[in-house]
Amino acid sequence: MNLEIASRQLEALGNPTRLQIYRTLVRAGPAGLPVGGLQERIGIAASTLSHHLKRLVETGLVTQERHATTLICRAHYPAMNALIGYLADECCADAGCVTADAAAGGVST
Amino acid sequence: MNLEIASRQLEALGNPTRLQIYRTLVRAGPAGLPVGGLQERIGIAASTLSHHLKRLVETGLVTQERHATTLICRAHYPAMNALIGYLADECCADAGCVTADAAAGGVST
DNA sequence: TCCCTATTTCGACAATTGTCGAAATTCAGG
DNA sequence: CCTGAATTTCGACAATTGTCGAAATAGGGA
Repeated sequence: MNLEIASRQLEALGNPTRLQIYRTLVRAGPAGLPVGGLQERIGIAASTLSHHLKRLVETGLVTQERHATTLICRAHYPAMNALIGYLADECCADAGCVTADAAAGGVST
Repeated sequence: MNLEIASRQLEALGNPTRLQIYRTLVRAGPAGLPVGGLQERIGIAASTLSHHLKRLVETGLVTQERHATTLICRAHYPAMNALIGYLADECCADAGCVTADAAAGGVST
């Protein structure tokens, strides 16, 4: 993970529509969602969705799997974990930011 | 933390120049860096730096403190922690993404 | 083979972004 | 009050983005 990749992934998530897409995929769980289902839930033009989805796939944050004509999309957790790791590293490498009351896992102790 | 705030912060970090600015501030530690020092290290026009810095301050990722004519900039860790918490939450809320070999703390076990 | 459904590609468009240099502003010191 | 240094604001510019509808493509089933 380097600055260029990280910034590209952050940029991908930094658009409200794309973050919503990603969020929806996470909520959908391991089963994932077809592009059409995603479109129903989010309510944007299919072409727009396809455009955003391509960005998320290119950055590795989302994976796709064909089932006949249907494309199943899934959040790709390892990529997110690597990104979070990079951010945590950038944030905590030199400084002791133990003020983390926001982290889910409770890293302190 | 909601989707709108998160996406704005992610977008702020999603530009290579701004991520580099943030990274430099983190590396500078709690003492922070004046805008001029930042400019020397990064090598962009002062106006461009000011523009990016404003974005980072607006989103709460960076704080500034005046010392006479000098503006000291610092990475604001709580904001980053909240953002990481949001991402981790979005990623892990419903799914068991224990594949985290990238997280700094080692959440598994 | 022909059709139907799911998805992508193709223009097109307004809006935003990233960058710069020049000018304006702010603030302390003499 | 004037000077000098630090930073921001002001245009300006090309480049990218986000969005849409229409047309093209892909892939299976009758």
